Amino acid sequence: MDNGHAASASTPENATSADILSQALPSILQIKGYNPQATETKWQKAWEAQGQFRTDTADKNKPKYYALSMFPYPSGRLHMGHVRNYAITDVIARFKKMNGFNVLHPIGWDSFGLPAENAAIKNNASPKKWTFDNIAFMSEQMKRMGLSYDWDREVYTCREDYYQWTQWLFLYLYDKGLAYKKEAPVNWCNECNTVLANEQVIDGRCWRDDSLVVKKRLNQWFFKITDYADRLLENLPQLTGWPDRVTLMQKNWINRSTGAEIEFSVENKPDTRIAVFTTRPDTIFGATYMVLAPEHPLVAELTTPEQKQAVDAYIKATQLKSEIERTATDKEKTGVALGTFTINPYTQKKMPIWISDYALAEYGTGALMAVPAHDERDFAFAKKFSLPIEVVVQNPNNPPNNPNVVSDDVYTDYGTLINSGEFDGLSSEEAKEKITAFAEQNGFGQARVQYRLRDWLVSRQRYWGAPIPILYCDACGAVPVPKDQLPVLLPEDVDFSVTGKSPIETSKSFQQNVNCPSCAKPARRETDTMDTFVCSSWYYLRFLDPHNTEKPFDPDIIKRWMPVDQYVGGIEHAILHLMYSRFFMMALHDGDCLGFAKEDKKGDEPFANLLTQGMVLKDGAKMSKSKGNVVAPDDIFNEFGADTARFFILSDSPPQADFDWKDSGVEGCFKFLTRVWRLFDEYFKTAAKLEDDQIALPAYDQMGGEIRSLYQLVNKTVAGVSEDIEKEFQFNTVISKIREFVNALGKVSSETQQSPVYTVALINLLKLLAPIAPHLSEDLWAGLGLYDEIGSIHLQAWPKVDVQALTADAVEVVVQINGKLRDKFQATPSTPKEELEAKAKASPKIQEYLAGKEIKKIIVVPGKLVNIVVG
RNA sequence: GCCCCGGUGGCGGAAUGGUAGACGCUGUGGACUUAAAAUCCAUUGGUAGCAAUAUCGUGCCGGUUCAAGUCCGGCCCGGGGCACCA
Repeated sequence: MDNGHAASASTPENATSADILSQALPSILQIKGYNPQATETKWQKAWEAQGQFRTDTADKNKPKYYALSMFPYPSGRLHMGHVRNYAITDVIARFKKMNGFNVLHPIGWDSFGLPAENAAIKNNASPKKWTFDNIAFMSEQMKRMGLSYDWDREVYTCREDYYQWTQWLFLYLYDKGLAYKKEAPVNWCNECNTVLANEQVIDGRCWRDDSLVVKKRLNQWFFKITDYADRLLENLPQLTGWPDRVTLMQKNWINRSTGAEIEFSVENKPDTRIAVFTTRPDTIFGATYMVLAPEHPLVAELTTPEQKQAVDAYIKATQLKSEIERTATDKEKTGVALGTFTINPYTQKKMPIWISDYALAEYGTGALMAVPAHDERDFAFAKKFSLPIEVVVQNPNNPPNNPNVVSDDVYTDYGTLINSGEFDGLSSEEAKEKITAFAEQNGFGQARVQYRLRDWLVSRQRYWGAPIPILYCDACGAVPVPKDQLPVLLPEDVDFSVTGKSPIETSKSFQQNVNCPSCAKPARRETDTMDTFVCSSWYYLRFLDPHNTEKPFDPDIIKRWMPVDQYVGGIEHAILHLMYSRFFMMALHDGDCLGFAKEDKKGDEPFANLLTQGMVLKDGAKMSKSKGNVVAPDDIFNEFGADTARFFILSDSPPQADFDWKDSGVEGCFKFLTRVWRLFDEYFKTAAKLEDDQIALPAYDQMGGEIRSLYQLVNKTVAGVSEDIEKEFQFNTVISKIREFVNALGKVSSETQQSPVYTVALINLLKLLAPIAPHLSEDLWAGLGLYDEIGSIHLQAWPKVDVQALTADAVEVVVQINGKLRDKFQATPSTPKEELEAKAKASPKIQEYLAGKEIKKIIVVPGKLVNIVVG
């Protein structure tokens, strides 16, 4: 998926991975033995030939596990962020497979979007070719990484066998009243020459190119995500497998406010009403003026002839401002009075009507009642334009009847009402209810919930996207293309050299033989295409049934496989993609498209668990071409192999944290894998080939000495590694445990090496290593003779823990005096408290410390410590 | 401004309230080698000491506890999200 900020498109050079493979290997590899390049190619071919990772979604014999990386935008070549993302998901997928799950691990291409079109404009070539070339290159790179994808399920959002169903989805939403066209102030990017969704504007700038976004009033297509605002919010606490910060970001983005909508009448205009939204109806007696957004539809009507010139000038000035200038919070307030007045329905006082850009057209009703005594923005505005300020909530820190407006310290908290007629003395909470009820009883208002979330603007004035399946007929207006006439094909006879309009408008074929489906008269096609986020927000469903030509997917398969068990990707999609996907899932569920029963909550949420991986940094900074600190994955594959790259990128940091790339770290990992290789190479010299991985071990109580402690270490390592993967995917500690294990294996005596325990240790080591370094472990597995006997290591069962061997024979017990470490001694884990205490006291060192002191208390933690408290 | 998340050696990072610094990177010394690379061994938080050892040490201040990196309160710093949302 495109993360926007890394979207600068790069064209791949003409290298293929075959060329890369044939390059001479650097000297570090010329040491005898481990040769990752040959090993990796060999096994990749073998796995592919066997179809080892193809998933039969109909197989019910095993529990299902759906592992998913956010699919990539084919920008040119993989970067380290991709490598990290795919390595994490691949280890999870392989681990789950070895643990008996039927694992689905698919991949595809989020392949519509602007970089392809920009490249096309630059080279006057086809975006399709650019995209497909990139996909060819990047899928080769993925294959070189040894990722366990089910390639049969590969989807391309830019291919008609996919976007046909994106169009179907549009029509589905249209039928449900969830897709509509309206004229509204929208975000416009001059660089991209298109509108943007609210979520794609970051700090007033375009998410893609950082240029300033301007507001334009345009007729555009929207998806009614606001219909789902409450459900999107209410479900968040149930997403326990998501990072808190992501659910929190979504909560803040939706931002639900409760309050009231209240209608104000206008002086001398008995038929005109202005509705305002307020979260503070309790302060309504302090409302002293009203502000409309400059775009408010009543502005013209409410402007007096005397004020018209000033008002028009203000509106014009507002339109010229960029979004960022307009919404800067530290900006001084501006505005113009319309010359007319509204009546406060509670005080019956006249309130002047103003326009100001601090009122937002898209929020609430586009109009607000201003209470300067209890709102900082209103206060600043009132001060500047000398408008009246009325205190109606007593600040508990001020003495009674000592209004707080003397200072600039506006009281915005709740309190007790004053100067509010019959509502005096009520708390703000009570007053909110009663004042709203009063409006309701008298027919001029009601309680209302308002969200900050806006409807999703999905039309784009660009070529390389899924055409919106709508026709325009002079007689019938906007008419949906009948579903059986999908896909509406993206035309190829377009001219990319035109400027100022979408290239799609230059196509002749696109508008040929287009007739209205209802009246059969000639019609025109909609030339806008859909936001690529539409394509990418339902792909996880298509992966389950990618070749279906009748439907987007089969509900029975969806029901069996959804939700995604583990989703892995960047935090930058916390709001955009993840919220859109949740919305689609809910909307499809409501139309019974997903096979789940209506009330089944499982039909609501697409991703049960989410892991947001950190960035890959180098020298403390994000890798970027301009900084010159980019490390190319191919270079690492060439020099050290994919296993080293995978092992390293999972090592130093937990997956959620940023990862600092260090060249010396990669080398260290390569050396480690070489050491593993040598460990086995030594073993192969003397050992016979194995027939299976069930080695006859002596009984545990017969084991002694080094063999016994080795057996304990094997089990401790298996238990620790399994736990670290199951819980939080802490691959960094997994790797340190594997390293400790290998360090210990390298130190055992040659007698112990003859023991079947040592063989079991080697077998388990390979299994623990298999998800992380799949090629090397498979190759050594084959070296043991096991590949020929029982097949690929990746199809074997994850090692089991022998629980009796988890308890160590001896432990070190710490002796503390007043919590400070003073001595240590050896004991068994089961040594009783009294004995530990006696042993501690008997220590000469401890006796020294105790000399002449009174023992007040002794705390004994069996198997751990003795703490002697002295006076 | 509001809301989150962090702060541990030279660096990345480990530590169910119970031996702070696992594992690795870097550095230093050594073995092997004609030499280098590779490999192996030792060492690597600060201070004092030849040493055993002592002492300080997880952003700062305080608290709870036999015991605090970990829990509580207050601050400082860094990062992120939202931000004129009525």
